[in-house]
Amino acid sequence: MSVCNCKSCPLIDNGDSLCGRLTSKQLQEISRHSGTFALKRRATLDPMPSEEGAVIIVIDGVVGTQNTLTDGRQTITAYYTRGDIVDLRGAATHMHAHLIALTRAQVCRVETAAFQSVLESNHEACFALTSKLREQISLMGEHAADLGKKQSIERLASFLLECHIRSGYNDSKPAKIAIPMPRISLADYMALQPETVSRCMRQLEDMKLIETSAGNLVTIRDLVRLKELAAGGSKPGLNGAIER
Amino acid sequence: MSVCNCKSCPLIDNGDSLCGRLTSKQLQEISRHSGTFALKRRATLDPMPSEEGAVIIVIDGVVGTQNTLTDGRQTITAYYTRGDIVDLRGAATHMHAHLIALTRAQVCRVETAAFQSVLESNHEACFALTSKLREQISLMGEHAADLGKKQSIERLASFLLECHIRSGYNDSKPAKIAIPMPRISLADYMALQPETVSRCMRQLEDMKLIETSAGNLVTIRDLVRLKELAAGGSKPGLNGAIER
DNA sequence: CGATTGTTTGATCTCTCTCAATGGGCGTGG
DNA sequence: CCACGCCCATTGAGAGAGATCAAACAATCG
Repeated sequence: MSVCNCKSCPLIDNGDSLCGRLTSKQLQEISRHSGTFALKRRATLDPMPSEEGAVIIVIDGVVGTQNTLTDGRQTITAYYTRGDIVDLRGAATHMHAHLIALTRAQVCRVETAAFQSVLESNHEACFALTSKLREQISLMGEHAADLGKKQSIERLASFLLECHIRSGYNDSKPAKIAIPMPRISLADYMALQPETVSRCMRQLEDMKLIETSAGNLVTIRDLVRLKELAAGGSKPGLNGAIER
Repeated sequence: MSVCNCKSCPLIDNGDSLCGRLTSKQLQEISRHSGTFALKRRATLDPMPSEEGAVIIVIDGVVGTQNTLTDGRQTITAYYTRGDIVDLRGAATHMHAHLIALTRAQVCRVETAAFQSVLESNHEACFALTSKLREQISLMGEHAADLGKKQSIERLASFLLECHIRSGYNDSKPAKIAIPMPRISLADYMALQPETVSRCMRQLEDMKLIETSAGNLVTIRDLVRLKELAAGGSKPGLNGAIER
């Protein structure tokens, strides 16, 4: 961990983000009560400087919240990328999840009290936060729907669409997206086994919906059919699935 | 739908809640831009008076957000009870879920603009909201963990614990909780089939962890073992499960 | 009181997990 | 810079948990 120097943080350039809305004075205040962490993949971050939790802001890379069962089964319940805010104020108590880096990552941890005091004096920042939180709730709702009654291939289709949206794409043109985490974490996020992810990815390729290339890159070839599949439309079968 | 009269709303008595922190003048303002709805079970509520969504506050009963796949499979991604706030401002666009009453319910719908303007003039209310939102994120995280890699009986154990907490219990004494929704909705919430819910409920009874009684009431007989089970501890087997 | 909706039990099927083994890629350390 | 080792990805064969189907019963609502 090193002391934050917010003024040189890449996030403050974005006027839409929370950090981008802070005054120079507030940035100074935050700087004094925060620190950046460089995390290697699989490294965990203790979000509690004291007992009341903290606020984590992702500067670079991808981090996730992970739950582990007693026999080792693991689930990643959410993932966060550049600019995302993980508000863990007060979450210290009965939280079963912990933060883990899904790729090499860099995060900023802000103490609860300092964060709170900035919010109190800055309406804009407060609204930016609630907006972020609403966005997260919406994403988590979609994710719960994915984990719910969808089959593995539908789930994967949904995941690709989630990536598509979170990458900032909107149109229907072929888009190249980067899977933000390795297969094994993707499996934990989608509540599948890595083997199943691999098989379904291949199926999606065979169905001509996507095209994979090196470096975790995936090209979406048919966004419409991918959406149909994610919505439960055409069932798994590759060529002429048998409907009852 | 009928026009709101916030002054007579049962929610404003609770000083911790958002509504309870509003000034008399703000309550008047809200009253003019909100309405209450009485919903029968399974009735859906269109959260959009216009295009920019709205804020829904649950006055009584239980409502949930439901996603339906093209072939009829259904998932309930979250449920809300008295005092809970469903902030759907701006969610109108690409939201696949819709609101549905899981029991007979009464809700209040506040227009986006009015809600926003009150937040701008009332810090306390704004913080109450973010606190609620954080709580929801935390709950949804736990729920995602439940849907993830847990087996059906572990999932049900988790659900009972969620009810336990959301009912306001804290101690380890035998507690009687009310399942807030019918089995069929519970199945949709836990991503199981009603048949499976029924079978697992019986198993939990056979294991002496719970006791069911009429009217959706469940008594938790052994909170500790229930927690162990929910955390993946003792595997499904009733008497001496075989671990590898 | 009838009709619809919800709950429970039993038998069978299937999708996904599990287990096992191989190959590739990346980072680490010499 | 290269070689080693670890982690990750992929493929195949087999097993099991939960879904599905079917049917009877209970409860709720109008």
